[in-house]
Amino acid sequence: MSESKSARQQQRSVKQATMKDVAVAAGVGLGTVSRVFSKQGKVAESTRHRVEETARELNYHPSAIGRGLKRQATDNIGLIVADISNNFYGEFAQGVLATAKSMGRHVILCASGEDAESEKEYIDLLVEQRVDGIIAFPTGHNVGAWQSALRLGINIVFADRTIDELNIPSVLIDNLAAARSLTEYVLALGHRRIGYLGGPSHLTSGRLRTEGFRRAHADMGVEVDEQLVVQTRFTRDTAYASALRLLVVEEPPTALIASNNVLGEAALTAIRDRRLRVPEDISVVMFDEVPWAKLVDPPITVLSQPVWQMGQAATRMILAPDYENLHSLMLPTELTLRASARPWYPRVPV
Amino acid sequence: MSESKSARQQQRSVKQATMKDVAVAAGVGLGTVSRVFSKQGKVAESTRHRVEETARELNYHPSAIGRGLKRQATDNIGLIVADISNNFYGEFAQGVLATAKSMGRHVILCASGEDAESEKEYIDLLVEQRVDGIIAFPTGHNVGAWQSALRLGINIVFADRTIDELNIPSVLIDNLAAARSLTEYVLALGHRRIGYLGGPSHLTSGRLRTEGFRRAHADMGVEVDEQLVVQTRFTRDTAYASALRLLVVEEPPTALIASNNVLGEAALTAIRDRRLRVPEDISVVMFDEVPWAKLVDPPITVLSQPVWQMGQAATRMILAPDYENLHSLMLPTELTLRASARPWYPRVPV
DNA sequence: GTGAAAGCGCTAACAG
DNA sequence: CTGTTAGCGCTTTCAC
Repeated sequence: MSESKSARQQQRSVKQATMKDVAVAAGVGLGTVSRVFSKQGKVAESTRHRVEETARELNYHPSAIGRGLKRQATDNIGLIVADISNNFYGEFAQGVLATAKSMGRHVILCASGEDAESEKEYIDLLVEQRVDGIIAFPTGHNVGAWQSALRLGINIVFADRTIDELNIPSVLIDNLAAARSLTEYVLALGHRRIGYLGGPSHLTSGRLRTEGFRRAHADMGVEVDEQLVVQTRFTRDTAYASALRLLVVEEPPTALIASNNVLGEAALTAIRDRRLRVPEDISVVMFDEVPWAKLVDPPITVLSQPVWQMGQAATRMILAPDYENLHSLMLPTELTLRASARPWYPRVPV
Repeated sequence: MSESKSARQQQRSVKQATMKDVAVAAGVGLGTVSRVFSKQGKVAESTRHRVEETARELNYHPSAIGRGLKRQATDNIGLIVADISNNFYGEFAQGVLATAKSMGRHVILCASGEDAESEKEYIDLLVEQRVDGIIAFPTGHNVGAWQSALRLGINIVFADRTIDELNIPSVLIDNLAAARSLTEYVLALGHRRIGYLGGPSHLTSGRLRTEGFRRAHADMGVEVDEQLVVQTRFTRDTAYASALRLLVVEEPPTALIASNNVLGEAALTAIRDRRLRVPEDISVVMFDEVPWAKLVDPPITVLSQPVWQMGQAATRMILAPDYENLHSLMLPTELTLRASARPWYPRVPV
């Protein structure tokens, strides 16, 4: 114990061994040590052994900074999510981390909180860090910053949403179709007053999902009551307030569609606080499979996205040798039916 | 659109502007440009303006690699969690990210999956990256690697658990006391056969919580049935299997304590699959406040940890100027009573 | 198969 | 206040 304690307390005084130190100690040239550690070029087996042994004795670890400066590449990629405590981004990040690791890359994580200002700072930061690429859930702003990063030779891939003006390869789902089919399902159950909790319209995903909701109605010749369509930010408070507002209109909806898991959570909370029962009083469906969707009572019908795979795909795209020619990728979604939505029949006046 | 497309496709050919380029273009010395961007030393307002203007024109962004090499500091910290898709680590990471950002630091995220091998690789990787510090949820192995990192002058802080031999400052809760009070609560309700789903014993948190469970029993003179105590890894499958095993012993428990949220989720799933009702058939309490705890029916009584604050504290410790003299920090927990546990009275034989 | 040398982009003295 | 200079640790020719 006291031994390791001193290790901690001495640390400031310790000078790290450098490649040159190893070279001197092993009695070889600097280039040789480099060849051993970068695994490039031929080195005699005996020399290699001696170098590795010496390195171990000196507790030498090659410096990625030195290497990065020379190679002009860091093997780091940036990941900008909105909120890493949200399971959706967490799953995605797991996909990124696993893939990055298998390709020998590290991930610098940034949480923008959907804030444009914050996003801008993070972009600049990642540019300064000279990351090889950036995977982002863009806020929809900062077009200039993205372009500038691109010009600097940083590969960029967007996920979940994209920015139309930018022609940046993106990993998406078919948001319009997904929202449409989810809505169709609810309409098919007989519901005619469906509340819609949508995301902000500066996100392509928000816009397209709302559009899908409308299209499904139009296809079936059902009028959308604008009172029942709200677009809200993804914070718990505003989402809850929006959900509540939806529940207290004069003629309340008989079903609710939440366009992501934060909104779904808010919806269920509001519903419970209003002492409504699901699905007896109101049917509920939402985007995003989350651990709690099948844990609550009744389990929630969800439109799930292959989130981990999206992270994997985004990472592969960022690191693809032919990044310049990449196209956006659209991954399939799945409607998982559970017990939270049920048929609705018009009540016949007695 | 086509304009930005070409930006993407031209990128390989683009040469990034360097500080020297800016100096030449602005007609000043290299040192002056450096002073402008590192915000050190005096620069005439007019000169500064000219430099900044020139930099903008050249789309110049200072290189953190060059700076890092010279300064021998990267302003990066490493964060090793088990699984970032787990809300517990997600909240913690949010705390780290927010704090790191406010202190001008970046975070390299690693997910060990509780695997010692993987953890070792990540430690080495972060060492090579020359991070200023590492925050980790240690697996309990790799003692040598941690010591080596420490000797290299990297600040290390552990969270949630620690490694006793290492004397590394840690951000913890009082695991023993927390588990004891949670158990006491259940015992006080009258339960005498309490199932315990614990974490692996190579984690100090796992060991201490199990110990707290036992102490509470000892304090009240209640015998612990070893059949009801399982220690399991934190994967969904093994956790589920362990939970199920607990439910099918000859004389099943009347209450269940899950020592973290993964285990709690597994427990609830197993309980539901066995068609048991909470709390009528079995009471359930668990560690960790998670979004779904108050969403399920009935809402779950939890022992919550100040997770975000733990992330914040860990980050501050890593960056503390007096890191060498830091002690471990123990943060308070809270027992949030909800409806998932209820009194149990022995059934009188008829 | 190996050593020597140049230089990646930056900061930090040191002169002026 | 500003220009010049010497490396930080590494990779990569180029000779030998």
